[in-house]
Amino acid sequence: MNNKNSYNTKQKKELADYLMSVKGEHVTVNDICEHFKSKGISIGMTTVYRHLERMVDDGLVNKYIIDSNSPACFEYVSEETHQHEHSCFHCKCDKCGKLIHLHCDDLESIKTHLADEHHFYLNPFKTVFYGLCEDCRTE
Amino acid sequence: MNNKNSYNTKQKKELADYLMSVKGEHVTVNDICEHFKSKGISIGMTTVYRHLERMVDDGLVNKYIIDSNSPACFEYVSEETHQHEHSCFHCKCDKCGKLIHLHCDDLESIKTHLADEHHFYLNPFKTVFYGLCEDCRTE
DNA sequence: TTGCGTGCAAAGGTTTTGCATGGCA
DNA sequence: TGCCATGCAAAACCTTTGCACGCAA
Repeated sequence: MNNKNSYNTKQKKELADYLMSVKGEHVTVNDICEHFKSKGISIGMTTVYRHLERMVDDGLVNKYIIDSNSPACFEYVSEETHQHEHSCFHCKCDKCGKLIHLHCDDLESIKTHLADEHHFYLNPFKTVFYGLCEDCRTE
Repeated sequence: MNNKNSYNTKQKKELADYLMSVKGEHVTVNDICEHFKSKGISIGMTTVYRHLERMVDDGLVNKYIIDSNSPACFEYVSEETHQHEHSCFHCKCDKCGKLIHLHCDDLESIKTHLADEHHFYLNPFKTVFYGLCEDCRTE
């Protein structure tokens, strides 16, 4: 998985800088390419995919799969995040499609509960809570 | 989401029968089409997608996303599952595909927590926890 | 010089859409 | 009769691959 060979290229640095600058946000490959295009920096889509794949393997970036037919979301994982081992949970509204990102200690305890009581080891990157958001529910 | 208009067509019945006959298994759209082809029954892929979408909306079928670049899996949700007073939670193993059904009061409190603290109203029938089961994890 | 990095174009695969036809009620 | 269902072909979409060239070390 982990690739030891690594050159320091302009593209690699630009991508890392950008991901760090939007720490806490989720971005798609398209978001990333649009950003660079608007800044006049030229980085090919293929390169973005390849760097992201490596960064995910190395644990520097989280990859979230919200829906099988939406693009994957990526998020830079800061050192602190690594230390706290907090991951982001997602709630998706069935009706309006809104996606809500949660960083929550109580939810974090689900992971522990599932592991301790049910011997299931939750992967928050692929898990999405489906239901209704406040707006759609009160309708 | 829920579509009131619904005709009883041959395709609809065949698909429902097939999904019920493989209860407990997860199948892809391709699996379904292959099955019908081998039985000499003609049902278009488009029709399968459209029926599945409706059944997922209606809570009759669960849709699973194992990986962003693999086809989605579908599984019939039995009546009994729906009839339980306590919501049934589903855990799906990323590796072996095993589906675990949980009835758990502690998990029930997630619903309350999400509603009270995050104003999100969880639908446990559509929500699937992804991760690793005991067997695959200890490997 | 060596070998990875880059990026265009093309391929691959899944899912959706347009549209004319068929079938239920 | 009125509307929904069907299914083919084509489009849309995301992601990966092939390949020639560029660039870091």
